[in-house]
Amino acid sequence: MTSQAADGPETVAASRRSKITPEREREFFDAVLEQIRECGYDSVTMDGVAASTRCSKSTLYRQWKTKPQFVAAALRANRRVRFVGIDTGSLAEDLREVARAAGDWSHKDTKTLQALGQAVTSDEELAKALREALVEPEIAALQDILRRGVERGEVPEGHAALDYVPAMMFGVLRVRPVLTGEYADAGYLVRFVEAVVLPALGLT
Amino acid sequence: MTSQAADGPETVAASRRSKITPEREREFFDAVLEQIRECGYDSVTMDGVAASTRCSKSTLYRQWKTKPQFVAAALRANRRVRFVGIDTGSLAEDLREVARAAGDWSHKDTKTLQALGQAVTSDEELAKALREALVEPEIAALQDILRRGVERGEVPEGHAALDYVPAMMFGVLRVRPVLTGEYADAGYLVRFVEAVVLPALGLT
DNA sequence: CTGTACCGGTACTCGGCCGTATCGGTACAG
DNA sequence: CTGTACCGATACGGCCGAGTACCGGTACAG
Repeated sequence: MTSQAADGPETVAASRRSKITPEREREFFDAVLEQIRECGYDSVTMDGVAASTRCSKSTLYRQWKTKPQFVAAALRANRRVRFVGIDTGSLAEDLREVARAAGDWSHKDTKTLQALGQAVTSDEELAKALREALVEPEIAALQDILRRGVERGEVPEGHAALDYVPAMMFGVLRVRPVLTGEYADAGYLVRFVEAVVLPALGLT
Repeated sequence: MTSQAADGPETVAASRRSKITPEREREFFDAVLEQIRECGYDSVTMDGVAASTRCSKSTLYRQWKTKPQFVAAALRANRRVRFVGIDTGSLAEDLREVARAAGDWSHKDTKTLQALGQAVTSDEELAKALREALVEPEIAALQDILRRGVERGEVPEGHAALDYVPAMMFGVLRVRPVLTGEYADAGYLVRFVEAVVLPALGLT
C-alpha cells in the first residue's frame, strides 16, 4: 500500500461504463454554452457542437435525448455557488466585494441569461435549470449577506430598501449592455453600490 | 394652392401607389409585435403574420424585403415618446409618476425587449430600430426629468446617484420577471422609487 | 366599358436543423 | 487472439420556414 498507490497522470478508468470521461463531458457543456452566448439558443445546432468538439452527433444523442435536455444538463453542470466566502464582517464591504466579484463573470452570465431568456418560454425543464443555475444561487447568496448585516444591527430589520437590493444589483447588471452597449465591470458596479445601494440602506 | 387642399375625411389616395392604408399597415405591425412578444422572434413566421391579419405573404414581401426589415419597420412605427407631459414641478413626484406610467406598459415593452434581445445580435438594422424605439426615448425622457430637478436645485448637480437612475429604473423593470416570474406593476415600482431612488438622491 | 395594377391565395424551391440509422474503427475483457 | 461495446463519421428522413412565382379577382382611371 506504499508503492502501489499510483496516483500518477494515468488515472485508472476501468469502472466507467461510458467512455465519455467527465472532462470530455465538460468540454461538451462548455462548447454548447459558449456557442449559446455567442449566437443564441436557436442558432446553436447539435451539428455545430459536435463539430467544434470533434465528436459525433450520435455521441451527443446517446447521452442526452434532445437539444433542450442537453442544454439543461450543461446548465446544471455549470451551477456553482456564487459570492462564496464573502463575509468581511461589514455589510458595506460585503456589498462592494459582491460588486467586484460580479464584475468578473457578469459578461458570461448576462449573455447566457439574455440568450436563453427566450428559449425558456417553450421548455419548462430548461427554464428550471436556468433559474437554478444562474438566478437562485446568486439571489440566495446576496440575501445571506443582507441577513448577516441585519443580524449585526447594521441595518434595521424590515428596512424598506432591503427587499430591492437583489433586483437592483441584477437589474443594473443585466440592463447595462442594453443601455450603453458595454457590460458592467467591477468599477461600475462598485460605484453603483457606493452611490445608490449604501445610501438607500442608510449606510451613508 | 388655396382651395385645392382637400383635407376631408376621404383623403385623396390618388397619389398612393400601394393600396395598403396606414391603418392596415398598423394592423400588420401590431400583429407581428404581438406574436413576437408571445412566442419570440424566431418562432414568428411571415406565414403566421399573414394568416392572423388575413393578408397574403406576397403582400408583406411586396412592402418589405425581408423578415428583419419588416420587424424593424414595425418597431419604428411603434416608436413614440414615453413619459410625455410628466412635469409636476417636483422631482420626487415626477419619479413616482414615471413609476406609475411605466407600470402600465412595462409588460409589453419588457416582453418585446426580451424577445428581440437575442435577434438583434445578428441584424444591425433591427438592433438600431429596437434601441430607437424602446430604449433611447425612455432614457432621454427620464434624463430630462432629472435635469429639471437639478435645475430647480432639488438635487446638487453632479450627484453621484444621478447617473444610475435610468439603469436602476429599467434594470428593476426588466429583471423582475426573471427573479419572481411576475412583471413589475405600478405599485412595486412606486415603492421602489420611495425606498431606493429618492433616498439615494438625498430626497429623504 | 376597358385596361392596369395591386391584392389575396396557393404552390413551389431552397436550405437548414432535429433526430435516427448504419457502418467501420478501436479499445478493452477474457 | 477473439468478441463486445462504444466512439466517430456519414447519410438519410422528415419537417419547417424564408422568399419566389403565378393566377384569378377587383377596384379605380380614362
